[in-house]
Amino acid sequence: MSVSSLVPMILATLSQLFGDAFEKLGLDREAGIVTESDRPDLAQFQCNGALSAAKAAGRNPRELAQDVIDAVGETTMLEPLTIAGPGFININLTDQALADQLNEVDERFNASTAEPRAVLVDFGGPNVAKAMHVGHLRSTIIGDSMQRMMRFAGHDVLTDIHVGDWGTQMGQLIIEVERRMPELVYFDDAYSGEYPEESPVTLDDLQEMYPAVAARCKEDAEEAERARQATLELQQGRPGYRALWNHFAKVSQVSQGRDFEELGVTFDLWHGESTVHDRVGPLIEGLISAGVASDSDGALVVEVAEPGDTKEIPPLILSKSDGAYLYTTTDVATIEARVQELHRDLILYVVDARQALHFEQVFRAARRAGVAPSGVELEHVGFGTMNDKNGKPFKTREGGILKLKDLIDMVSDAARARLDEAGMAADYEEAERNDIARRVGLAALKYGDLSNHRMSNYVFDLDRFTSFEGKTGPYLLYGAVRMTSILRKAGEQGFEPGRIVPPIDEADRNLMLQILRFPNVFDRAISQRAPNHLAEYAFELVATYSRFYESHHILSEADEHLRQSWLRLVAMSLALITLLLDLLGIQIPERM
RNA sequence: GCCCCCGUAGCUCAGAGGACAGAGCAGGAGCCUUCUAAGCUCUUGGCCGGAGGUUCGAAUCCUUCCGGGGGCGCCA
Repeated sequence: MSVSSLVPMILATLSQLFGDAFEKLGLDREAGIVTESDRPDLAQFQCNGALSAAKAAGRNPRELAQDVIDAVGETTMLEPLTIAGPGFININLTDQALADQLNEVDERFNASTAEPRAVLVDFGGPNVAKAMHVGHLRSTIIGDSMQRMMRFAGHDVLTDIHVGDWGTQMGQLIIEVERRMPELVYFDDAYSGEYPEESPVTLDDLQEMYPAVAARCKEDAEEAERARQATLELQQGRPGYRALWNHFAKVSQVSQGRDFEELGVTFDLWHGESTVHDRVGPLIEGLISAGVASDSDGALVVEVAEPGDTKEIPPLILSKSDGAYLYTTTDVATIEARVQELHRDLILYVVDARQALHFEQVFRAARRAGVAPSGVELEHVGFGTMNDKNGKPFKTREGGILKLKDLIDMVSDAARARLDEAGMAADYEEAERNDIARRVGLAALKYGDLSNHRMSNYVFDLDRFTSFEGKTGPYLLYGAVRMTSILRKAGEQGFEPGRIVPPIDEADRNLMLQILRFPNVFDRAISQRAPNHLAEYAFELVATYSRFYESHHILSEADEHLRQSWLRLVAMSLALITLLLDLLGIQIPERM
């Protein structure tokens, strides 16, 4: 996927220029690809094509590089080209060309793709009866960043939270409620009236019940059998169970909705496994008659192994020997719904990497079943786990699972403490101070996660996350706030941003070059489904800006054109960091 | 047993087949009478897990071994 952007893609322009030169020499124009320099001390950009082309043409690479330079010819855009090492061509823009490029930049940094697709991002995935905990954090913030990137790229995007609400644990909860409160009307087969509107259990009740009943089912075959039976009856529509299950879903959604709101994450669809229940029967019927699904030890399975497999792929179980469905079943049916009803052609699953095999099976089954035609892409965007300092999945000091809400409170409190201790924002209203603390805390949390490559298992160290120094979310907010502040003060003095003039020194030039990198970074981030590239770039942008800020006193600059130019650079930097942080789901306060 | 992911500075992590492998933290030395010091400058620190291979060129691709994590039919 390539980005067509209103930001002039300097690399595309240069690659065109060098591609033409290679072509003129009768060589592959692909060799003309220009990249950012690996050696910023030597050049801004480089072209390595002479090396590979020389090999293919049986020529000396440095001589060929010289031919390419001659073929490019003189241009006002470039400083004289030089050859380095074995045959690298080093490229620098003239300062005038650099300023010209910046003056072409649209501050919305539009990156709309030429080929919009109908995308669905499946992430979040909370389970009924469980409060959101740290385990949901990664799916939520990586998924949210994915949806923001996809939307920014101009795709038609829908998001679905895909709640885990239809599996075995539902039956377990039902039997646990029955065991404790057998008198409830939900368990009375003879009852035929309306069920109460008020839930007999709270989310806290369910949270406490679930581990208890799950443990019992593990040890006691009879209990497990009862839970299986309850799950089956729920799925088959027993009215009392359905009514009780609705309560479970509702109390869970209220709590989880608050957590997502707190994180600033929204979904277009709040669907779940149960949403596609009515599809499952017909789907299975169709698969049986088509010969895709078959019996295996009483269970209904789809064989998904393929001849070229390097590993053993077990068949996908569509329904258990007792007739109950699994999440595999609803996953296949959900693909069908997303294709047939929502007309999606790219479906991303932002789910724990440990489910890779599951998705491999589901995707293959969906292909075999004809549920996902060849034009529909299915992709598992996996991620690693968040561990503690000892490399174990993150737990509280007491060994329990840390609730997401408590985690957010911890980082917000730390930010608030930092605010107080540093004497910052001392004269702001209490409400604003709290808002700042919340944003700083969330920025620390989200940036700390998104700056890691999604596949790595990373260590969550609260002390490190709340130190707020160096490469952290708060550093980025701080940089942005200083940009806002300087623009505000400029406005008060009647100073306005103007046209960019050629840079006067390295700090100036580096900031300009940094801004021009955006389209390439975005392209890489979205095509690799890797928000960490944006996170890294956001840090580099602010760091480059900070050096610029330290070395130029903008508001006291006497040269009006230079001052206007610098103010424009500040405004562009602010627009860009705001965009980058928005793509990461991070909000910037007005001041801090 | 088979398969997947990960081994990069003391710590936490980036890294796009290319030039001397980067950042943050921690350690050391500095910078606030001017636009927010949650900042900036300088500095110490590496056989990119080991060994082979492909390539003009490998942290990156291939093979193999070692270490860590994970997954493998009726849980999600």
